[in-house]
Amino acid sequence: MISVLIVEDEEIAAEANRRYVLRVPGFQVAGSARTGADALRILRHEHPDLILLDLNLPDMHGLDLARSLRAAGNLCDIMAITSARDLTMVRSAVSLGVTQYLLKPFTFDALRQKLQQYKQFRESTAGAATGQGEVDRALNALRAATRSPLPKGLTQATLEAIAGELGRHPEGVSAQAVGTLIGVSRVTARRYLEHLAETGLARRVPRYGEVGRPELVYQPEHL
Amino acid sequence: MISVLIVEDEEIAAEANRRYVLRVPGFQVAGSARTGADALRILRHEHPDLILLDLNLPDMHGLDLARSLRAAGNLCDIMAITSARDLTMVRSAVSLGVTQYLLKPFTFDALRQKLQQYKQFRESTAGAATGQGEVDRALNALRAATRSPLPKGLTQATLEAIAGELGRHPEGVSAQAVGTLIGVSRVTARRYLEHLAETGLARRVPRYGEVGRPELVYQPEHL
DNA sequence: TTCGCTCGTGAACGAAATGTACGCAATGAT
DNA sequence: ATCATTGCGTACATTTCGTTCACGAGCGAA
Repeated sequence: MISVLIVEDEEIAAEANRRYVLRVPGFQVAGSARTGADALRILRHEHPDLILLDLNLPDMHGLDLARSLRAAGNLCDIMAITSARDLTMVRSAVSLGVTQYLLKPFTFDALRQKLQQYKQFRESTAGAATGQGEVDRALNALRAATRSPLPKGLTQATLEAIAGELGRHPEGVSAQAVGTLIGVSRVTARRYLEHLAETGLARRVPRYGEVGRPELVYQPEHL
Repeated sequence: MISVLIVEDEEIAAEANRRYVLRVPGFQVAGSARTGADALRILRHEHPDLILLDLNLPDMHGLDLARSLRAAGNLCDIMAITSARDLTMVRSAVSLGVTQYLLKPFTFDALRQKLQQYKQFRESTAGAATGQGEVDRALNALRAATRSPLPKGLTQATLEAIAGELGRHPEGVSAQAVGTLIGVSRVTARRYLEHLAETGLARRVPRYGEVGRPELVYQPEHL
């Protein structure tokens, strides 16, 4: 479980954030602070994995809180929440190690996506890297998957069919098998399965056969 | 022009980095430091946009230098350079606002790509955002997908499986044993183990038996 | 209707990743 | 030296992947 500290001055927003976080599987709420001083006090004895930090606090700016933490050697991850549209603020935040940046007002889906990206980032930084590629992939986990429109060449109906079939095979299925089951070609099935893998909803795992090139099976990723 | 401070203890590497940076359009070199203390002294009167920071410094760790900077309110951007394959180090670096992470040894193309990504990030954080989409786009510039050029005939997934199994046997394993444990043939295991040996992540050591040709065991190489 | 355009699909074709098989290399024993 | 033994290294057969390109459906304009 990833424990989250919520720092938000408005009572109603704080409660909403708390409920939101609890709705995402794998996350729990470690505590809640109303001011920067409050947060610092809590962090003296609590050690959450992530801080959901509203930058607009009554006693100090959120980034000042972040700097205090870094100066004290606290490397806790931070997700910034603000209504400020200033992009130079984003740069300052990145410098202080803010991993995610969310603009108010946001929907539950937006927060969930950011939390899931963060979770994937944590999981991908578990072991050791064999090369630059793995480092890049770990950092890319934090990348925002612009989920807005479907990529060219893909249909919502086909996507739902493929995703539905994928969900029926927790142990994994090959593109060939999905295609046959749905009634489309392997090529088409592969296109949609690749899309699902891109957006983190499927995992690609090679399955080694008796002989020949291994088969690539897709496993549904329940986040 | 984006000015870059180079922090690297080895004279030859520092000079190479300097030449590399100068070859990328839009970048200039603000100075060069051999130690962490040296860098801190330079940064008292110089204000570069970016620090090319070797994490392995003689007097302190590169990330300690980063923390000192953040504690002092210096939000200068940092690109980390290291030969350590430890992915938890990547997480610490991200927490301290390291925007790019480059593994040694790297080619000019690799550094150029990272510098250009950084430049694009700066340019995309110039004005104000109209929505979450623009914030995501700006952050994505830093983490743009990079193809990891694995040699032909090798797969990322299999490589990770083999490398993972290798790490579980500090005393060394034969290709035959790794293959059996992973579920691939000895030949395939050998291909990947040889690749790991080529890239310096494994060592090849013969193990002499009672009789017959000695067995070749691979030991994980921790840098 | 007919033309022209776009978009989703699938057949076909190299290319890629793996296993099998076999010759040969490296060691100990005689 | 020569032989027995064991495992390495490589050619090639095998299977699947990934990409390219043509086809047909749908839609808007003339």
